Amino acid sequence: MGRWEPDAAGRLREAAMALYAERGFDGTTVAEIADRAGVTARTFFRHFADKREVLFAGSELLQERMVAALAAAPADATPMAAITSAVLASADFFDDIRRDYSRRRAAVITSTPELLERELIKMAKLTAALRQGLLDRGVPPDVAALAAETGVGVFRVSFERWISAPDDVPITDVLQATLQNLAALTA
Amino acid sequence: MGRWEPDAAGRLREAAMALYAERGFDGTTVAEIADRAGVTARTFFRHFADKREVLFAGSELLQERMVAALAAAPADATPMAAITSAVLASADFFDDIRRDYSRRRAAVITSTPELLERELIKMAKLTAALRQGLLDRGVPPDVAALAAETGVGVFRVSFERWISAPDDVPITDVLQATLQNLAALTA
DNA sequence: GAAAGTGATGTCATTGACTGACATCACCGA
DNA sequence: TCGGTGATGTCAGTCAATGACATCACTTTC
Repeated sequence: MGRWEPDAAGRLREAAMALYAERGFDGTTVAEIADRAGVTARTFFRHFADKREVLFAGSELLQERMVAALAAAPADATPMAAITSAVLASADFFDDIRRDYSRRRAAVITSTPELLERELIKMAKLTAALRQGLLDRGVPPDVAALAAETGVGVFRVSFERWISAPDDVPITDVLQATLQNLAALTA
Repeated sequence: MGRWEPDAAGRLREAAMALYAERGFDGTTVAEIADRAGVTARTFFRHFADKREVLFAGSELLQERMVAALAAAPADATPMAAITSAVLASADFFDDIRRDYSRRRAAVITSTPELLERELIKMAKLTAALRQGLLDRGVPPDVAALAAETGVGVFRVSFERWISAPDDVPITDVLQATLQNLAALTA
């Protein structure tokens, strides 16, 4: 066994979620989170840039996967088909184990302006990354921007529906349903 | 003359912009801003909720005007026509006097993540307000959401172009050009 | 016209987010 | 065995943000 328990970042994430859900974001201090995770506040800030970031730490990974799926789409796929595969790739992230976590996380975020701000910028970054991914595929700028915007829109709507759906509904189903709605709208 | 110089909020705004532009957002303390404005830091927080808000005060007024223009559109105007008048109403806000201020402000915001977050949430609020305004006009929910999103998009693109345009180009012209581009796109 | 508000500000004290500098010590590779 | 290396602790400090209370020109009221 090492000198310290492993996965300090993971423990900090769980501790933060539990405390934010219990006492609210403002009612929780970093020192309390660190305490519960068995580390010091200084260590918290070595793992997360600030008190908000602890709830958004996996979002770069989600973005990377979606961008990877975008790049992996066949070269002759239409922009919409490529974006679709990126959107569907997001499902890998939200297995059933994470649904409960996602629910509590969403509840905290929507009730805390500071966290809403952070969420918006994460979505903006995701949009920018997808747009760049489309540009790399040779999609014209205007189409790329619109498709990226649309893809993130689909993801957001789907995610929101998924966390309020019954437990036996997989996120993949919701994503596909939303994509079909979109197709129907623009048909 | 009163006990204190009038318009403390205005002085704080100007002081903040000058210092943010000169030393950057992080390199400026609230105490310094207050000092330059001839008040104390405590007074700064009586006028602005936090250090970021000093750059965004006034955005509620912009929102109010756009929503008012939306409501003032003829009852039989199409959703797009109503949104168009709301977008054009934003021009009242950005007379030529404000162009320079807007430029410096935009430079500071785009180079400061914390301020970008705040800007995103202001735009989100504007979008929500316009959507509600459309709903109040009896526009169907789906159309309202899309039209609001589009209207804010036009505003953003136009604003960005305006601040990088020559000094003799009025924002109204840019707004109208962008609206025409949009019409051409969807034609 | 004196007394009693009122409102914007100052002063003081405190909490808590965040940072820099330096120490510690299990582990790992030469 | 020994000198890194990396994750953590410790400590001191800055600064954003807030609450409690004081001040005092100006206004209202009787």
